[in-house]
Amino acid sequence: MYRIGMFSKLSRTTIKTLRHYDEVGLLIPAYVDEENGYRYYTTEQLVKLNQIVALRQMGFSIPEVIDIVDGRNVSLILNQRKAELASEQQTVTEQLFRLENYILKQKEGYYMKYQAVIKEIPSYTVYSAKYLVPNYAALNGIMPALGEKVAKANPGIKCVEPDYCFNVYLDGEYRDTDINVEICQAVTTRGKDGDGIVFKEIPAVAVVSVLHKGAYEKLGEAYAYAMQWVEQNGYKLCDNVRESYIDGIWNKEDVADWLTEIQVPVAKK
Amino acid sequence: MYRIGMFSKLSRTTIKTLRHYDEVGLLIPAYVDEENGYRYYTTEQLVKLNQIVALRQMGFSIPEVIDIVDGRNVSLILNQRKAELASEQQTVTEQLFRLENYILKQKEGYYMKYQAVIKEIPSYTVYSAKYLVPNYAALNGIMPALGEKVAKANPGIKCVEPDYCFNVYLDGEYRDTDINVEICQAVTTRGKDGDGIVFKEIPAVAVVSVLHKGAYEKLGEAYAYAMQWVEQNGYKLCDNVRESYIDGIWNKEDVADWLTEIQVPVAKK
DNA sequence: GCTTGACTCTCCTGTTAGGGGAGAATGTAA
DNA sequence: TTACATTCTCCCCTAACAGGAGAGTCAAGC
Repeated sequence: MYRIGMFSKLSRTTIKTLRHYDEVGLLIPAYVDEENGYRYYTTEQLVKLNQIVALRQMGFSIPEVIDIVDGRNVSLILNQRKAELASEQQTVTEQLFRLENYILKQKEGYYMKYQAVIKEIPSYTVYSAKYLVPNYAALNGIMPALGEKVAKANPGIKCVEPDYCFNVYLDGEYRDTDINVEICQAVTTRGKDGDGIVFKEIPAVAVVSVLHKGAYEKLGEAYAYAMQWVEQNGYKLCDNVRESYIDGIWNKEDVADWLTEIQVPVAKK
Repeated sequence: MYRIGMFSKLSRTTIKTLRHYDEVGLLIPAYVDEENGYRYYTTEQLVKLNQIVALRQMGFSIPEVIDIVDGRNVSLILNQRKAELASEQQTVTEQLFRLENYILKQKEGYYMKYQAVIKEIPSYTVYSAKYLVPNYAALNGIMPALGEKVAKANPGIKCVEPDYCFNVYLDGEYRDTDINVEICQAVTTRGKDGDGIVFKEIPAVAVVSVLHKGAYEKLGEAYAYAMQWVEQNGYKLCDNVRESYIDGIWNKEDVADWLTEIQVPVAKK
């Protein structure tokens, strides 16, 4: 029978840890002196502690270790941990990817105007309409007009709070004239289809989000950054890119204050 | 200016998180109403928050993010994190290795008699003596005799607490007769060399430790397990294996209670 | 003006696996 | 007997929030 200090040295485990294991019921001392509360351990417990330490070194939590040494759900817990480890491995690899990318951009003296973030966009009900517009400037007029038209056909219809409105460009290549665009506006309830307006559910999706500040002419840079990021970080495009308008002519006078979000729906490659 | 709920939705960040970032000074609201304490955020802050989220997604801590967005020690912090990630990656890979090994052993129905653990053994002062003994049984008599001899030549010499005494087998192969063995005993101070006894410092080392319970005849199984483990987990032997005696004939009558620790000094392959 | 429901505030506790330290009691060696 | 080592319990601390209590605030409808 060893007292805690000796047992601690034999097992190379701290006294704090041993007391903690006692408290949570993972390794209860073979004998506790009732008068002074001193804990006494046996060499049998050294063997058990060795098993415990082995399991802790594999990253099992204390409740899991308790279950394993008691023989409950052993293979379930083992396989669970295996899956966990695989996903941890993936997470770390991903972080490393992104960090290396970031460092690279830094070193190149690239002024870090853009920041890519991964977000989950939930599913929404939207109304959408497709247009062929002669140029980007013409878009400005279309959106309010569309809103009015829908409001007239569906009295009481409401946009979600906060507003979520985005454009999707349908052409197969970049164009600055004769642009095929679909305008989507998220609303709280479905309305009646008609006059080129269609209500639909858009499914939830993961997107890489890049915020762009300022005039729309330089949106291309944000796109370039976003798509490069997607590629370099091992994702792939899985749907049309969305342009979502946060601040614009309707609430900010100065063009420099306009804020647009590029959302690139992605999946793991 | 958005109130916290709206800003939370726009940025897909929880209110709790925003309040926390306010508290720790990472993202302080553009304006706080003095009467009611309401926080108000601007779209500028949406851009900043995007950068913050990007950095958090790379695994930086909040103090690190604060430094980075303020432009302090940027490349230092980035490289530090890169090194951290590399080591995390290694840790996870190692855990996965060990776990898979464990699962394999389990599936084979191998009764899990042994458990391997990695430990750091600190540096010790030891006296050591080399012998050629005819068989393992003869060892039993040698150790007490050696202890007495040293005590006579060095009055007042003391063993460390807890005792650390181990044998190293010097033959190049397994033998059960005419065994070359070195006996080492850790002591608190150096003494005088002589009569085949040498005092020396043994350096700190990482070992894979396996506990063996019972008679010495079956120690081979423990060795087998330990060496197999070393191999399968990507380590390599870097010094002679040590046999350390915890319980034995001197304090336990029943052979079944004897406890021996196999310590395999290892390095990463 | 009043009520209702949505929104926000601060403050407290809980999460993991122990670490650090205070203050008191106990054990052991000289 | 004195001095020092060891052990005990109890309390607070970690990182980055989450959950919830209880109270105050806001806008809309009646």
